[in-house]
Amino acid sequence: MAAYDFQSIEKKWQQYWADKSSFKATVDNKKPKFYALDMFPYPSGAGLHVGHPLGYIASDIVCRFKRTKGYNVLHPMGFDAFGLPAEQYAIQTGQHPAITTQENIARYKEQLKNIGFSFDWSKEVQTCDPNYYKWTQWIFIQLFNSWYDHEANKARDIDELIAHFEKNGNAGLNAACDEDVVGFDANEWKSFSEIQQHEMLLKYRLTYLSETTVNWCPELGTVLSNDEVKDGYSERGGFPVVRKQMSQWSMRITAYAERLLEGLDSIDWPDPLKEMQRNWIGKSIGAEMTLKIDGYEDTITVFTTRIDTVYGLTFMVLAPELDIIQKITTSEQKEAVETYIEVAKNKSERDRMTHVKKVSGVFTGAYAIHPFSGEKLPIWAADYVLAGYGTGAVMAVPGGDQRDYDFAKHFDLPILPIYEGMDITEEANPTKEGMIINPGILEGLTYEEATNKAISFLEEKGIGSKKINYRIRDAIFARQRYWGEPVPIYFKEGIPYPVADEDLPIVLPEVDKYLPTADGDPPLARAENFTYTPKGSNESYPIEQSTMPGWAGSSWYWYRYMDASNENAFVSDEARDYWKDVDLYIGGTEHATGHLLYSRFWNKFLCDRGYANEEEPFKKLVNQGMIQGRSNFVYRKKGTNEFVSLNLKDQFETSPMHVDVGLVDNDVLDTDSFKAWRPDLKDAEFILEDGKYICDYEVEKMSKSKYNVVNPDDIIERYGADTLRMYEMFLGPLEQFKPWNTHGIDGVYKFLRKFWRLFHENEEAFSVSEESPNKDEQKIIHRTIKKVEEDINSLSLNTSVSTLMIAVNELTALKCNKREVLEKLVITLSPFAPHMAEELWQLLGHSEGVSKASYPAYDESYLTESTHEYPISINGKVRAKIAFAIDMSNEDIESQVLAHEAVMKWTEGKPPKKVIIVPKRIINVVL
RNA sequence: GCGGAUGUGGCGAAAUUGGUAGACGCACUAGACUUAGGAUCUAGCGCCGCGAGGCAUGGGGGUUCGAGUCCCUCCAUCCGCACCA
Repeated sequence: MAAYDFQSIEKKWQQYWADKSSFKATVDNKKPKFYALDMFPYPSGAGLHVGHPLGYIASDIVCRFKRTKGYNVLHPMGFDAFGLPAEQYAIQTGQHPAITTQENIARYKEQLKNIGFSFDWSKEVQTCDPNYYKWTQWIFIQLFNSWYDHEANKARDIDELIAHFEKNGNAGLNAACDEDVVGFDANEWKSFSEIQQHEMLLKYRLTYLSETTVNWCPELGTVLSNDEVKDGYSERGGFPVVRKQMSQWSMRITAYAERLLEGLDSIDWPDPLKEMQRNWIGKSIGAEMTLKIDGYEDTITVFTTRIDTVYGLTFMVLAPELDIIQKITTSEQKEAVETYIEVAKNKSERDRMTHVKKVSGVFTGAYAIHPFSGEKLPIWAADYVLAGYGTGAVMAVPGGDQRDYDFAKHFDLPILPIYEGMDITEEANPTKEGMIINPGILEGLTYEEATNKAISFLEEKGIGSKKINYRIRDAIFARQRYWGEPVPIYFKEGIPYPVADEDLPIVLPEVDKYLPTADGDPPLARAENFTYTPKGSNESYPIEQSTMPGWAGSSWYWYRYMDASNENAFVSDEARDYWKDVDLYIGGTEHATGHLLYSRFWNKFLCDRGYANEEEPFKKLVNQGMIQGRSNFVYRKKGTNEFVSLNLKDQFETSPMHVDVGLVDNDVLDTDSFKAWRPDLKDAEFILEDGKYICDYEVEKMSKSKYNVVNPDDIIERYGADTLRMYEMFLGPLEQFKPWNTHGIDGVYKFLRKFWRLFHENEEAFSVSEESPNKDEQKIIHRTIKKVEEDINSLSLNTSVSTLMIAVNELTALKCNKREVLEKLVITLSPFAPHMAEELWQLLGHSEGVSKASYPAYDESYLTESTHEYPISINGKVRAKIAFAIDMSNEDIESQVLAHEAVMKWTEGKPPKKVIIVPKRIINVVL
């Protein structure tokens, strides 16, 4: 075997792993399980760039390590294959999205395979595969057939709800349901027609149809979820988004708000991510209070977190969308109110946000009665109050709340102080300090006393109570799109019914075009005979025409990997009981309030209904940072074809231009390649410095248009997959964002060749010595084994690469080629550079792959020092180093005596005033 | 505005969690070896200073024998949420 020929080595072992199915994971109750999951990619047309595999490399290292530690490892990969880009490409070209998707998947797989991952490809899933989405549809139906019982704090079968209705109506029920549900008894239930009963049940189902205000994006022709809208524009494409009323499928995720919040305490996730989910769920504890409207039967209910400030309440504000406004507006105010509401309604979300600072509102002419003081409170409508949060109405306390304060100032409404000594001349004061000064039942009380007393008052009067409010809203679960899972629902007399299990999947039908119809129906309306005939019926019924949103397929996929080809269940009980949950999940932070929240929701649901074992699906989660591009620039002299080197650019008038990073090495431009790059540059001239053209650089997102994309295939071709893997880890901490810089890869490449040379004499012949290692060599290898193990466990993979480098440097310096040392070293290397490790392992004479080897144990006795050289500082300053034969980490008397003797020797017998020995290393001597 | 994070050489970064700051790598400098390589090896490489020595972990202050690490404060950058009552 000659020099390190990574190309043939890597091909050979990738083939070997595939032939032997080395990483096929099967249930084995004798072994502990380890399930490592990567966020599966959406296969875009651009292919992978070097940033994509970062997290996969990290999880692969952990998996390969865990195998050597005796774990049965499940490490699967698949594709989140439904999505907008394929559909938009289809709209433009007429090409079926399934075809482009398959092409892209093939390319991704090829690229992934080149990196040498230990994926079990036999468990691959694709969310667009009917055998997969059959189960996405099945789960949808389970949700449809369930309701949430707050009493039992779990989801239950809808039949149990029907049984309850038949016995008691909806009395004595604490269930999650629509707000407009009214009470009925058993007789009333029985008197309902079938349609009425179904309509009522729909208000309780965990997936339900409702009239909702949605984020409608006219450009994309679809509805977007809140997290797909950024500042009033679609996250994808940046098109304007408007509010629109529509009948939509929704998921009752709000039923799980509290459990989603509580669950965060039990999982090992990064704090920022947990915080994001907490904010998204947005729990606030306060009180609900109902106020009478002067002269009307109707009432207004408000939610407040500061019931203690109720005596500072001087007016009421309603969201313009509330229907009650029309009813209570006086005739004098009618015109003003209607104008205001009209304007507010037509304001897009976007406009509403841009004008945040601008105070606007209108008086309705009506008054509410203050429940504590009996005073009359003017009722206003204003768009600073959101219809979607709380009750859409607020009690305005301008003394304590800045928004109310601004509003009161603008419209000249009274502002009252609440606590003693409160300064409200310039702005509101949200203090909770001091005693309440307003006359009434709360006078003289502190914040806590007042809060409790006010709530008891509300409860006594039956006009309010303590209340917990959540910001999270039910998730809209439908898109007016083609390329997604069909919703397994058909309509009979306008009532939705689930498709029978045995008729799943409802396969995505063919259509002539992937656009909405002329009258605005979703693309599926174009399909011919898209109907469903229930068993035993002669009639066909129309199937729901919207498709599921992008997050549907990814909300349960980790279960499918456990048992990917099961045709009878989404996962077998056996596989699920064994693999249970994900031990390590690696992925980006961008899914914080989308995929990661929905997955937890579905998992809790599946758990409630007995289809999952664990309450939380992802025990430990790590966010890998993105690898950014490092773009290069040249400076063109304005109006010419002359380019000025970086440090001379200020002498001319220039404009920067992106240049392909492939034409640049260490910021030096290859001017010949540059001229050949594009036809318009063939006559380019250069103003050089020191005979070179130096480019500027900037760190940006990797993208084609910035010419900064680095393809892993190119790196593998030049340096090999092992080098790529190690370099990506060496780049810095996994969680951090960092720019890709191909230049530094040499260091890792050199390391691997050095590693190879340890096993080869004269760079050529394989040769290891059978001699036993000496103490220094033992020390090196045991220290390395320990450090690498610790680093992998804590995912400090950048330092473990350094550790291996140091070991190789030291062993090279010692010219150590002893088998006992090198065998252990190969195993510690194998998670990082598996191909080379396999090759060397084979050369060492092993017939089984290195993944079957077990990770070496380290021997502490080689690591504890018997002789140390420790600094001694005298009068606070380090004077010299002194060696003595003790371990200063022990605090025993003997050590101290020895240390003292050493000090005496060093201070030439002068007895020091004070000798300080701390339980570590440094001794401070005060003379 | 609220919440979270991060600040260490020319660059990516280490620092056994309070104990010799800058390991390891890149870049750079000088040299060696050569069948001239995208090869290998040796030495140097935070700043000031000829030197002894002094100064250095965003700035300032504090606790401690000792602080990159703990506390207070200010500054900068990034991310998330944003009229949430």
